Amino acid sequence: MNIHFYLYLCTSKQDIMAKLQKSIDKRNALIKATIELVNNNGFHATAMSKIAKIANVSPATIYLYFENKQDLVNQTYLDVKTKYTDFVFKTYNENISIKDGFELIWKRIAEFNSKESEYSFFLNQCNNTPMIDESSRQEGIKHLQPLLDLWKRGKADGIIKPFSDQILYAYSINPLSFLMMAQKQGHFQLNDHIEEAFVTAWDSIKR
Amino acid sequence: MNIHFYLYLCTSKQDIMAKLQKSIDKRNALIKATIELVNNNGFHATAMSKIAKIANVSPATIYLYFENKQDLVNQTYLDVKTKYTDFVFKTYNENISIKDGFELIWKRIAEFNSKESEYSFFLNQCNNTPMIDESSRQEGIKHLQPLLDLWKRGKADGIIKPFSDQILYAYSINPLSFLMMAQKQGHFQLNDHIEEAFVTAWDSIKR
DNA sequence: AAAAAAAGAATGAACATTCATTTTTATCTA
DNA sequence: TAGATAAAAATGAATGTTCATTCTTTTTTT
Repeated sequence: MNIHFYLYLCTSKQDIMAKLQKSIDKRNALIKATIELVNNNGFHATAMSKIAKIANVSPATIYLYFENKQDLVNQTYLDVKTKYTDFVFKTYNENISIKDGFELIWKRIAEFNSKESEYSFFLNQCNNTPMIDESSRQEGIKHLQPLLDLWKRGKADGIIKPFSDQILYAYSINPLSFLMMAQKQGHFQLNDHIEEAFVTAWDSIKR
Repeated sequence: MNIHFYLYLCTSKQDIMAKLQKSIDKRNALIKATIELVNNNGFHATAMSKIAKIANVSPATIYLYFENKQDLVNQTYLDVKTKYTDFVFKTYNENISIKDGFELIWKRIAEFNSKESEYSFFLNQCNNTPMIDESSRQEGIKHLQPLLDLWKRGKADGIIKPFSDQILYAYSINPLSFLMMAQKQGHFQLNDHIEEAFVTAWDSIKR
């Protein structure tokens, strides 16, 4: 019997909430452990037993929350991707000039890469390997819809180059992933060059 | 007794050459198989026995050529990286304007990505995961020295932005990796947009 | 007291690597 | 040059380990 059906059957509202929180905590601990281990060792060298140990849980318990290892990694990916998108667009609204809107979103992405580099690194790995099921990886950059809309507006106004979203993304957003990796390996400090990086991004896509 | 010492002891020059070729062929077959399997399944799901099967060799034979699995992958990485660098700078010489030199190199890289996408994809995976030993991955983008020299000249002449090589690379070269991945997943056709991609690259780094 | 959740130990498959043997190649002798 | 011999290369099967997953028992919750 799964956790949520079980919760439904409980009587006290407080109990339900406490229980739910506990199971959420456990799931989060598992996802956190997965990110940490996959980042450091890669998917292949990440054993379920190690994930369990770091999450302070028995290996068997993982299977109460996830179907199998693949499911655990897929769900971790989707979780992290959601965190990313939520963070990036939290401060955005459409009533703003093209350039300012782009700057706002770009800087949020940079901030996410910098502050949540564990998450960024994990996403990056997922996007560049066959670690994740194709179905979970979904359709490329669609999750950045507000940014794509902004670009559409920018193209219509003659402010942004009339090129495909793939190109605009490749040149203005994706470089942040590379810079983050370079930072992780100690070749670079993104924070010392944010403005330079932004100018370069804007120069690449502006008309 | 290793292959090369053995070869040294042989008498006929023809024999030596034939023998050497044969062992080179086998090594190449193993490396080719490794690339194919790692690209499709990732390092973790690539069994030595499968590599052996695809290379038409016994699993045990792999260990005549490589110390172990990690060594096989490291050597594969170094091999492919050398192919990449050789291809990219084959047509380059320094007596050329900054912009033309950049265009020449950039288009060679694009061509390599397009024609040798198996290699590119493999390199990309290696650069974004802990699959390769840190020592084999070496020092970032140092292998592109002629390009770094060109940029140095360009900065001195006020033609290229006076930013770090990491930034210039992130914006003008790395996007090609993303576009190649997008192409692999069917979101994009690089060949249909080469000129757009080049213009964007140049706009990003030119002063 | 009953039911669910969690645990640790057990299971079986997969895998990297090694071992014992066979096959191929090269060298030597008549 | 043919045939015998020795050495290396290649092999398929064996080994021991690791790991995902499951099973049975214990603990916790209601």
